[in-house]
Amino acid sequence: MKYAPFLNYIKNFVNLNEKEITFLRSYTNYKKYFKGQYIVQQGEVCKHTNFIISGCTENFYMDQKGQEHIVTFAIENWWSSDISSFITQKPSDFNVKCLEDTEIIQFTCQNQDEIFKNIPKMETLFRKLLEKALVSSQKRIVNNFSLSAKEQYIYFKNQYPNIEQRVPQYMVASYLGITKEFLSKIKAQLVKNKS
Amino acid sequence: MKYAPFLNYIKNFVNLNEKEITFLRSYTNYKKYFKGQYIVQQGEVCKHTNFIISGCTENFYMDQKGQEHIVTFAIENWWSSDISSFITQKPSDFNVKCLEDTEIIQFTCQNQDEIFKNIPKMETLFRKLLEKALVSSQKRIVNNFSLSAKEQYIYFKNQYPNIEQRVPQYMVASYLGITKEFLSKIKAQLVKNKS
DNA sequence: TTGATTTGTTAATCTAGTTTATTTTTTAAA
DNA sequence: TTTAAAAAATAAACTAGATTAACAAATCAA
Repeated sequence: MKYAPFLNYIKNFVNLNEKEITFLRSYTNYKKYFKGQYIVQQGEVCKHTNFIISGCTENFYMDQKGQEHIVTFAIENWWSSDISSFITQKPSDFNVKCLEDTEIIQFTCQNQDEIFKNIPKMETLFRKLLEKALVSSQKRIVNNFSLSAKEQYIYFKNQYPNIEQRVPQYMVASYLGITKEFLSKIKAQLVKNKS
Repeated sequence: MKYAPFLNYIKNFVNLNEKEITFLRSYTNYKKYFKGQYIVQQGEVCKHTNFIISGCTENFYMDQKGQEHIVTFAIENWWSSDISSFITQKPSDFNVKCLEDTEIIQFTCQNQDEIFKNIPKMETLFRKLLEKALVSSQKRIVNNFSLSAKEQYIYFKNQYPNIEQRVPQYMVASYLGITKEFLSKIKAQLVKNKS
């Protein structure tokens, strides 16, 4: 029963009755991607909001200078999409790519509206999720202001202890906004200071 | 009638009937601050969400190294508070300070819940505002990744053409995450290249 | 109208992080 | 098990932006 992890996640925040669960299931759908596949592609409209049941994704974009930058990683029990494109239904500036085989539950913009209309608790849940997402986005800006690259790397490791082992190091560097060479240097420094 | 700008703002997004407007008014209140006063102080709980009717505020914090960083400015028709502290009701990491005499409409966390319970349209509005805020916060992270300080300054001027004239230049530098000396250099370069 | 405080400029020196290039290690395919 | 490809490490030269310091304007209080 592939929906279980999704419903369990929801249960952490709100209690849904049988009817609501049935409704929710009929307005969402399950999808499986393989490693390397794209869930969203830069230039195309992001049609779905995606909840990750298993796997790992990266959200990245290519800038004018042709360089790729990873904006976020997402793993089990996280949401992954390009909100900007999703809410405006305009072409996305980002790619969402699977770094592992990935199973998701997804719903469209119209279905989201239907869900919120029929289950207001779900809109409250999403409002709260957005609040948290905004807080952590602001936190990242703040860290960017006041932490050195080394400090930001340590912060990243503490905050997302599960991710570093699952993705290559050069992607962590990209997420931190530094070069892979410099991250390598930082790690060498940290190893030296520990012993 | 001090509430007018607030109600006009709301009207751009949702239509409220007389009863709802009365309700909204009774669950919000008007406040006036003078230039230099703090609406929120670092270390204290942010008790209100604030809507600015007139004036200008800065949202800033002091880091461990004793340096101040401006996270956002806010002017007429913007919201200003520390969401993190507001939703958790824990001490704030930020200050909100008036850069001009400033009039606001504000409401507490409990009142917000009441408003959302009684006027679900308002929760929808806030969900959408949060979506937009998240998008622009992510945009800032993205700009940080891929733009030079000069490019970020130009972007800031285009996006917030009204703010630069209202705040001293060293505050713009702080918002951009650069030193006032470097911003001065950037401006000198821009002037040179134009002629 | 003057002095004091706040804001902005310029220039020299310094540093965190980049770039480029080469080498080593790990992973994965055949 | 070998080989190719991907990922990581190292090191030298380089640059965007910081720091320091000295000075110039602008604003403001009295």
